[in-house]
Amino acid sequence: MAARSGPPRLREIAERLGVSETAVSFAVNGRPGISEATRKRILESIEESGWTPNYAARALFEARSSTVGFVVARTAEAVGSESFFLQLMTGLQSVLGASGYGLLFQVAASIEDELKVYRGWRAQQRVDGVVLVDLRADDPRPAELARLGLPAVLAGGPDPLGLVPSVSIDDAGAIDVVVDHLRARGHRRIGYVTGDPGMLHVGRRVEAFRRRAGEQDGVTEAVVSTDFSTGAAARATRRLWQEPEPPTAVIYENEVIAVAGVGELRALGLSIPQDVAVVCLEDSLIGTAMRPQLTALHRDTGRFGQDVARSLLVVLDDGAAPDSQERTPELVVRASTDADAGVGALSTDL
Amino acid sequence: MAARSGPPRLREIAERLGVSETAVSFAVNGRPGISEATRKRILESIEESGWTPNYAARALFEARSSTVGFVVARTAEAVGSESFFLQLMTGLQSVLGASGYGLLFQVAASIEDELKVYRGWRAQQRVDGVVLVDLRADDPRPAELARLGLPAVLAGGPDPLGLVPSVSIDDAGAIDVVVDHLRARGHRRIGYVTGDPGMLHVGRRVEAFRRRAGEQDGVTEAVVSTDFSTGAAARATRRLWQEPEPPTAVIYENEVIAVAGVGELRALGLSIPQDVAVVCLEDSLIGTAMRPQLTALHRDTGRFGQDVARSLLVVLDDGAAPDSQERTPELVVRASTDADAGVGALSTDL
DNA sequence: CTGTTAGCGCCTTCAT
DNA sequence: ATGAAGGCGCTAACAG
Repeated sequence: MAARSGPPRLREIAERLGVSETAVSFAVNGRPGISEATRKRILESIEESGWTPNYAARALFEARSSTVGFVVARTAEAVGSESFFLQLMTGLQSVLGASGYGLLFQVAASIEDELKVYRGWRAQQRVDGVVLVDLRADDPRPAELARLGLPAVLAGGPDPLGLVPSVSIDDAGAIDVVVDHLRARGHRRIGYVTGDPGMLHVGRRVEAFRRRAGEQDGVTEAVVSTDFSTGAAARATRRLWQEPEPPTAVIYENEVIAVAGVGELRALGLSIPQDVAVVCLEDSLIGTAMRPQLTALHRDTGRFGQDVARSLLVVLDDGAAPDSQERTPELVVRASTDADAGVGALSTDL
Repeated sequence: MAARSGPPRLREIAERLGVSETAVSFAVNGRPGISEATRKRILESIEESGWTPNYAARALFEARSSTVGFVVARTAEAVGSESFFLQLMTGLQSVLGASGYGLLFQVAASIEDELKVYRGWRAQQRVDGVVLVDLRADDPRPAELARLGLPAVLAGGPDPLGLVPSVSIDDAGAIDVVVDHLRARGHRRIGYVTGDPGMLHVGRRVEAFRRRAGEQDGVTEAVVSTDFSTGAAARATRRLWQEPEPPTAVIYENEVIAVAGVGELRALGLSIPQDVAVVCLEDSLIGTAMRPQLTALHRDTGRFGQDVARSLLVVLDDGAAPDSQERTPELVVRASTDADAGVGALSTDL
């Protein structure tokens, strides 16, 4: 075992160059107090040795961790949108990384555990802020984060209590686009197989769906909730067809339950889109790979993550940030609502 | 602005209790040198105030970050198995977290960038070790990690050069199970639509496939590679049917290209499993939600992550760890290879 | 059994 | 323009 392995210390490069540690520190942090000549000499040496300030030492001195935390409460329903999470994290990290922040990932078994994680991070000063997702009705997290003084941004807002700044999706506008599209295709009876209604964004969508359908002359709606599981999605689909007047179009909350629903529709002997049209509220590779391809709401989740990260950086700098809103997701019309659409789409990957 | 917000300091709780900082430190770290009475008094006070050692200070003193890094080189092909990554990370974190480690997530645009991330982490001492995935032919990462002295474990090995300990999947054994299953079902011409052949695990599987098919009397094989994109998967599928004797069974590397391939098979007017059987080498919710459900190799990716994490903890403690191997993935027979299978499977979520 | 002291690696006043 | 000194919060040698 070597006595001390690892990267060099600032003191070592100072000694090697015969200057003081202060000089090196000044050179690194670009502040006045040393001659241009020595500054250059120092920077060259640092460049060559690949030295970088020790993370812990710097964090200790600056009293900040340059790290953002992200907790996923890994309950059953979260399984539904797995690709969403990874894309979100990718977007987050790309912006955070460019500003020198790392992204600390943590899983929690429940909201209660998630709160414990926040308390622990706060007590240790392990993160400077966190990104919050999947807000539910009466969610305790915003209040706890506010109490802890832990900066946060809600990805997918707004927070009903306004305790946490948010970057939100225009759920209502997106639903309007979907309903209008189906209405224009002649559909009057529309079913909606939702995800967990306890999640606020699901609730907002359901509300918007009911409102828009009500506004549209002669459109009737039927909403069936699921817990995001494929079994529940299949059962919900069957239930819609137990009504005296089944729908002619069905909306599914995400791609996983859409695939399950489509399987069930086929088992019921229905063809898509001739007998029933299908819209998915989440676009995905799977939706474009299957046949028929799914008409879907498309949003750029990576970009969403970037915007959330930018918002969090503002909070970290200024202590607060305005709520913001993403562009309304676009409806990508494919064969599941329009037999003529998406013919050449095979060659286009998502 | 408060002069100093944030959690209390050790010194403060020491003062409040009228004991020395050392006493508090001893109590916290459970070492001898203080009376049971004061120890108890201190621990109670700490419990009540929610104090936890400052992360940066502890990391500085201990000269370790209690953090593990995970880089995903976000190239196009990585898209294929998104659910794999999140499940892997979940497994990793559950074990690492229990040992007080955090998981730092980073995206990189290329292998070169990934190397830069490792160098940066090493120079800053920001992570104690890393988890490596998706090893390719002539991959520079194991050698660089060894050079940096950055502890690592390869998830999905082995490393051909043996520079990095690994937890590996029994790719050959898994392929044997698949080929044997198809052979037993009477298939003599088997096609295999692979992922990126530059990835070592893909190469191992292809090799095993060719070997096993060769061993089986009268079985002919056809391998077509893709870059994991859905367009390439569809084209590869079509190509198999341009041969004079198309296969009667097709194996797909993962669920995304399987879905694309199934769509293409349908477009070719083939029914599954009557005209062609389909096996997917990656089990997923999608494969069980679609119709017919996909016969697939099932492995517990979360558990895989846990095993990788345990292996890394051993490396971190002992400086090295033996290579290990996961249980051979199980073949879950469903309707895509057996019309009678998986009938009641609708009620079972993955 | 307690308290004093020094140091982890870095940054930044303050003298020189 | 440079060097010495002190502190960020914690821990572990030391004396007492």
